[in-house]
Amino acid sequence: MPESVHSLLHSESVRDAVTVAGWVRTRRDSKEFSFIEVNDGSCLANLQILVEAACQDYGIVGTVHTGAAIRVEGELVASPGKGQRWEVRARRLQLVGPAPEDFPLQKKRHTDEFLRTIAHLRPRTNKYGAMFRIRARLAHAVHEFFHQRGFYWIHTPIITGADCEGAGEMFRVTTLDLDNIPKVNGAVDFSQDFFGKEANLTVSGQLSVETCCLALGKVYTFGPTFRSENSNTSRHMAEFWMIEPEIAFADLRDDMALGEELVRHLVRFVQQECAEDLDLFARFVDKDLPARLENIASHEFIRLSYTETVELLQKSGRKFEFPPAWGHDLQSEHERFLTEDHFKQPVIVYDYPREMKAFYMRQNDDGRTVAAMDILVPAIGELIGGSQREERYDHLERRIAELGFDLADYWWYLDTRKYGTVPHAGFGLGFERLLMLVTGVGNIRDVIPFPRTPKHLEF
RNA sequence: UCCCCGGUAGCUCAGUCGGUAGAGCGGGUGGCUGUUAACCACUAGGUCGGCGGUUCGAGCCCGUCCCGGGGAGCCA
Repeated sequence: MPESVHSLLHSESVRDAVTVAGWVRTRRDSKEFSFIEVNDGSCLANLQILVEAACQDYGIVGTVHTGAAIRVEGELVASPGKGQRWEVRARRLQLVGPAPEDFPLQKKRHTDEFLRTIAHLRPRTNKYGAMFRIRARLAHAVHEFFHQRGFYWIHTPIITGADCEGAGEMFRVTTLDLDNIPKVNGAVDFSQDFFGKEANLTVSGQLSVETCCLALGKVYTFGPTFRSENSNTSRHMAEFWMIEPEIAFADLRDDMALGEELVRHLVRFVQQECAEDLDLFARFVDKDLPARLENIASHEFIRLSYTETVELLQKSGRKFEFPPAWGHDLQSEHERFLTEDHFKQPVIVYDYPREMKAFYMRQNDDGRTVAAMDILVPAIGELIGGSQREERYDHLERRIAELGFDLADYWWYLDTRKYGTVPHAGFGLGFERLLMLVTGVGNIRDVIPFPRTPKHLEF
């Protein structure tokens, strides 16, 4: 196996015999020798290869174009040139996989729009390589965060038979022959489908993970989530990854504290552990990124009740397209005003009107609000949505009935309140939105290798 | 789904008043230098998103469709 570029660049000394393999980023020819910069994805930096005329494979240098895969054997030596400490003087150069002249990635800046059309090649760019390294390390840090605090990772189902998750449009899962759908009295006969009933992709693991919360105490899910909303924005996808912790014997205050601790911990993690890749985003994507991350990591989030928020917006003197009013959703322009203009940092809004929120959220004593909370962040808006859950059987049952849902569909969920119910709370954090926050990337389609959005399933 | 903007070489873009296609990068050839998005010269490369219309003449004006982007709603 070849040694990684990362490892070679961090070598303590010269090395007599090393092997490195990767993809060519650029080549510079002189009359008697060539420089090849190779990147193997192990880090942002390239390794410079010197191929001299004396090298027995010098003859193939001309076939080594940008994008080609090569394997090099040689010695690691101190580089006399500027810009790098080490370089490899090649003894052998092998063209593992050539890249013809129509290789789409040039040694110049490409637009994100173009790179989206070649999602199979964009990981080979500096920016997307950095993004996917950060993504992987951040995902690991999420698990680490929870593990250190005694949480258990629960694998909630991807396929759900419950239409009671209540968080948006769902993708149907079926093995029925769509050209010949079995029907009874004009309606689809799902008894003949694979599961014998309607099945969908999950829109949230929350209801499932609550059952484990009320057994293991502190739990979370972290996995793919699906929404078939026809959303065409820079911060929505049909398939995304969501982190959903759920804590027992806890209220909304505990929930907000956990959300804030998680976000600030992960921001700090990226600052400290992904510095080289993060610097690329600070230089080429968002100049204000370092200051914004430091601001998030080092300051407590603002907490404001929904009622206080509406009053603040109304008294702000700001002319909004949609005037804020109690009982109406906060608009994007309202959220941006709070996080970007007024407070200039994340804001937690809590205790929303019950009509705006889901059935499972705990009703407050005022009779008109529920113990819900959203964490809003600059540039992105809602990063976290959560609540204390309604743990009182009669309240929950009444709310389900009020909304016209069928109580029978919720039998197992209600059972958790019938037997040993306890106050508990949780939230959902959009992993891709977190990546947007920590990298400054403005479009959610650029923080995941293969984005799924309406009318886009190319790769 | 609604509103706005855009589609010109492999990529990034320019193209004036409607007058018949340009640059840089990338590719090829040659030169030169321990080079750093190397540099210099030469060269190849185009159904101007598709279709229809107006005009003597359309990359440019009109209609329509397709595709892309931004904003809004829904939310994570």
